[in-house]
Amino acid sequence: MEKLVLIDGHSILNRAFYGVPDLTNSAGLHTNAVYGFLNILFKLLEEEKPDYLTVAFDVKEPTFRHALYGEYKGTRKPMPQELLEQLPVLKDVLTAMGIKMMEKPGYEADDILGTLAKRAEKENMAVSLVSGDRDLLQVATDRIKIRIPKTRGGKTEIEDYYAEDVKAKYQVTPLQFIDLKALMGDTADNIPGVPKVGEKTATELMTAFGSLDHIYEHVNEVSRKSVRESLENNKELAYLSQKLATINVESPLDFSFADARVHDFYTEEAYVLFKKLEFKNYLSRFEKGVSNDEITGRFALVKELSETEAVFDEAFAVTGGKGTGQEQEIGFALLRDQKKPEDFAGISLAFSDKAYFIPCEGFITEQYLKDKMQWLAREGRLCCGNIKYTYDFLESDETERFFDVILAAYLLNPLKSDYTIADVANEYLGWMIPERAQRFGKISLTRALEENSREFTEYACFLACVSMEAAPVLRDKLEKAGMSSLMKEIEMPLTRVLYDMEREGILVKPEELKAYGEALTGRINELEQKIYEQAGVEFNINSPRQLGEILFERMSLPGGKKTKTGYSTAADVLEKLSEEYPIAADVLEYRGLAKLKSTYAEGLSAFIGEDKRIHTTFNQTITATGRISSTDPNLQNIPMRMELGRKIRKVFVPGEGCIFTDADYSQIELRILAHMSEDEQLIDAYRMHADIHRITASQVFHIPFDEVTDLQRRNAKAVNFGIVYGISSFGLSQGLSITKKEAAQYIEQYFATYPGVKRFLDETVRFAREQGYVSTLFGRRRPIPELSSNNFMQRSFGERVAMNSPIQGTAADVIKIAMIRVHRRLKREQLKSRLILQIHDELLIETVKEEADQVRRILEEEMSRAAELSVRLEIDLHEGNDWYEAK
DNA sequence: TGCCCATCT
DNA sequence: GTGTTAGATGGGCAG
Repeated sequence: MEKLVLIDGHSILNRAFYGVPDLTNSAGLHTNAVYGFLNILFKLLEEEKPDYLTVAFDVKEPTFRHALYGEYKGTRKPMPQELLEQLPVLKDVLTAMGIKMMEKPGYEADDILGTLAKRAEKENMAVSLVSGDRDLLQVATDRIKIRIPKTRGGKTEIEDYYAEDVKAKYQVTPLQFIDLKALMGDTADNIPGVPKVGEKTATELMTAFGSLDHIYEHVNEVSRKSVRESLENNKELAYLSQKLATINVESPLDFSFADARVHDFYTEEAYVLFKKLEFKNYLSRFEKGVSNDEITGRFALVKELSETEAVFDEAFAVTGGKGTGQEQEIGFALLRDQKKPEDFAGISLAFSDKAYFIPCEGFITEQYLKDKMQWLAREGRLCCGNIKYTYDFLESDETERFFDVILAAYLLNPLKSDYTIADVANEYLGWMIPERAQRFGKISLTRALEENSREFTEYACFLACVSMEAAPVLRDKLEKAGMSSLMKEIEMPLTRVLYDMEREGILVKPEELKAYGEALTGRINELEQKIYEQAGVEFNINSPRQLGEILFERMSLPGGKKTKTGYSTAADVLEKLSEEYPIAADVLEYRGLAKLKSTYAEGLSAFIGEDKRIHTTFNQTITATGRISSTDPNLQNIPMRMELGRKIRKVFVPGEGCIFTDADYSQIELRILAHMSEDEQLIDAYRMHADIHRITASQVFHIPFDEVTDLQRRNAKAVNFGIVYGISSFGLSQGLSITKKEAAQYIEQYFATYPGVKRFLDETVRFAREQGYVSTLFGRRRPIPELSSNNFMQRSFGERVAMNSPIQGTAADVIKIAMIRVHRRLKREQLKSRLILQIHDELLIETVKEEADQVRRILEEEMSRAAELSVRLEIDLHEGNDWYEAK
């Protein structure tokens, strides 16, 4: 059966614009939406292999819908300038590729798409209609599939709807979907007064009555009074809305399928245009002869033990034999679910232009595969994605011969929200390969293998093959960006440290955590009653919206609006009201306690393992600046500031015969600022070896050191922090409750005192504007696309980011180095004490009591020597029998 | 899902 | 004159 793919041009461009981070070519042209559009287009071509392809666009002229309703503004939202300018670019690209486009005055893209879909169906074709808009669901049949892509952080997933899927999800047929939309009024939401029943009510009405006509015929039977009245009052509008929502599937179009036939889109003309747009990742598509078929032709499924042995022997031969200088790098992948390790299907290996998938079954047991991999890992060069999750398999504690392609991709672009092998294949090799979920859906790996071993083999081999092929490309790019040693010396060794930390975990006392939670409940209930009393009504205190209405409308407290969705009930607002209105203070206390109970008492309990320990996950590829993050649970935000919250730390305890040793860097970011800016005053201040905030106060406010008041010190401290974050005078004034003018003066005086700091910050922003990125002392880069934005807010944000990232990022580099060194020392000196947590500038060690002196010395030495700066890196050390004591 | 609010460095 | 302090995670609500 022939297949037609139809694309809703505007809506997909729109989706792509919001889904892909800002991109600009050297000519200053925004290109992210076009880039994202092409990403979706290529994916569709690969997946669908259509015979015909057409992209439809809206036109500016009024449509028949405007004739129905004068005020009709179209179903599209207005586009921002950055998007608008990309529309002609997209059309140029499609023209260059020879892709059929359709538009017709008087009709919207939806009408064109609907009409073509129906025509194709009559010609016995299968149709895929791709749009970001759910309006098109009304044309779904068992042969017309509506595809709705979702692009997030460069990754695309597509929801598919045949008629039955529409029914399954919305409980209405595609045609009833029109009436559903009419009831909800969102097709014509610029018409005032359309009956706005919610989706739930609309669905109920539709399932009960079947159509808009039936609803009105039996409107008396609608039980809820408010709904009935709304329907009665807005009958005409509902019908108008229905007409507007109906897609004209019989639009008079001059269209011939022959013009839309799929051909080779990789034309010379398109190549030139792609170069101009700087779509480097797409250029490889124009190199003829590299198709997935050629790659997959070299993939093999290996099931026999003898074959398996041969594959491993050959692998060992090409990668082992230390010192020849000819060792090949072997790509590998564990076909194992990261969250459910029992879902293990086998491993894949790629070397010498070939790739093999070895399923785990029969004689080939998990242990067998482990042994073989460990044999390879002892001498061989291995590369893969997310290597941290393979260390239980490899059991090798050296990382020099290993290479993690996902980690490399993160260093090359730390702004993406997630990284997959498919992304790496796409971005660095120009290969389009489907993600796991696209191939197999949400079933387990072992089940996917059972169901389709051929497809699974291809998937598995691709993982290994992409790693093998991409590793040299990534290495080369890292080298060119000056990040080779960052990768080799810091990030790769750290993977092993993090693995050990996760595996060790931290011991908690479950009963005490439970008791802590229960102790909160009493006070929470008490506050709840008190708040209800004062409000004179019971409501959901956890709902900012309800709370806002109660406080500012019902009780008419002063302080009015702030957020988009209603009144702000944020802590700073409530604090101002606390003095005069006790309810505000009570809400604040309630909120704090509710947080402790839900996130910490209950949240943490859920993560306590059978070993009574919590094993967090440290993520190395999340933050834009190079920090690591902690999830499931987050152990980097355990309360500290407030005494009650801080007590939670008492439930975190060292194991039998151990104590905690906690070491944190003293003002590491300010010290890094001193070093990077080379400001002599600031460097001298640190050489004075005294309270830095007090010195700052003394120098900035021209007061003798001994006469600095606490308030002055506090102000100086706020300025110090502010400088690191790129604060404005407004921000500082808010933080210190002073006027904007005074705050501006502080900042001015600060820069006068430390002119080197000002010079450094200005220079960093200038560099970032020119180069598009900033770097840390160790070469880590952060791109800052916001700096070229036309939007003032975005640009200002970019400037603050430019000032902060080198500092925060360097601090992240330094503690990573310290972690690697501490970890290595503990191992080298054969200590049983273990590094278990990192909290940005702090390391926590579970210390065997007898080793306490040694551990203190190791922390002190390795942390302070982690970087050679022009100021000392000082460490604060604490010991204790729980985390509370050790801070 | 996006928003608001809490927590940390 | 814009809106106004960097980087995170998680719970709970509302549409």
